[in-house]
Amino acid sequence: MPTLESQPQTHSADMDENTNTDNALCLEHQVCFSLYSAANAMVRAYRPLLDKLDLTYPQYLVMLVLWEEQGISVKTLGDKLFLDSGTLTPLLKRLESKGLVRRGRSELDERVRVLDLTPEGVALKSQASGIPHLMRCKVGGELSELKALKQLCDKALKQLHASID
Amino acid sequence: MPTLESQPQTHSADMDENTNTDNALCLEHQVCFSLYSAANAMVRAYRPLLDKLDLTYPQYLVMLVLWEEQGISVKTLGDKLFLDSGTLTPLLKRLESKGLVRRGRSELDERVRVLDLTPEGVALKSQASGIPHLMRCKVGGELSELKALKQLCDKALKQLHASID
DNA sequence: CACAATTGAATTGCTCACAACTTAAATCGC
DNA sequence: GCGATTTAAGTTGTGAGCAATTCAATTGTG
Repeated sequence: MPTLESQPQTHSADMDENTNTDNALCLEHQVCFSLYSAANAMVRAYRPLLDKLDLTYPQYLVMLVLWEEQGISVKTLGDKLFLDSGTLTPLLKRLESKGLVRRGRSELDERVRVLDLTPEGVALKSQASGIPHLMRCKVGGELSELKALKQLCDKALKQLHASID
Repeated sequence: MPTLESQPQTHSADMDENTNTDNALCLEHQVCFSLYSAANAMVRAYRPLLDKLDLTYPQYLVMLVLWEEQGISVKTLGDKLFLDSGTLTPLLKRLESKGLVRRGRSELDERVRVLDLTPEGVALKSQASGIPHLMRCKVGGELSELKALKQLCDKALKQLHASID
């Protein structure tokens, strides 16, 4: 598998430039575009369900993490969700202003925010319990297909993280 | 060390509730989250390549469509990209201000914008010709896997569009 | 023909994503 | 110990996405 530094040769080797370039471009474009469109559609499909909880999809992701484990830092949360403080800080402030999250400070390290749920934040979990099933219905498809989709997305994500340049 | 990124079945959100609901929730959540994270990572991976063309990924998508077919309306473009005028109008204005796109008016229907490329917009295509190969290297994986990923994304997208409620 | 309904774009307002930068606190090297 | 470096979080600015709304042009219906 050629890596980035060895790319121009293979490409110019097979002439009839238009056809090959266009085919490669086309397939590639369609994979990324399909991913992009499906992700947008997924977030859109969550909206009517999450509106009832007054949450956005990224906010819902944060709540999922905090329903599992409280007392984590913004950094840890960001590592789990692949989001940075520039995204999370304002999002967490919104969750705080809704009364769902507390943004404390670590006593061992004054830089660190310690994230906890309020009783209201904890209580919201039961209201969210029906969402996965509703989304499962919306997405449809066989379980095996969803597993395959997840696995392929995870593999692509891992590969994209590995090729940071 | 539980993380959201790479958990198969063993890691359920919480074991204190109904097992079926949690498993369903967990799997479902992870599919959507994987999709969301992979799409974000994909856009991020495009950035250094597209920076050279002074394009964002959504702008690149618009250019791909216009490199194929000019003279289309905002509506037609939106149907192809699954984006609405609220997203496309400001984006197209940015492409226009960069001198890549012309936003004319249809003479048959004064409501309709007719989108065309400037010579600079057309010329940019050759500069973009290497991008698909570079992205192909970044994403990695077998061709069959990418085809499967695309097919599963397309199926999910179609299903999500079908279940508009 | 008139006028109600529909349609294509644009606008407004809100919330991500993220690069680039800043600030303050902790840690490292010597 | 102490300056240099690293790290955690926050800030700023730009560009999506999209719901809701507006407006004008077109179409449909009587």
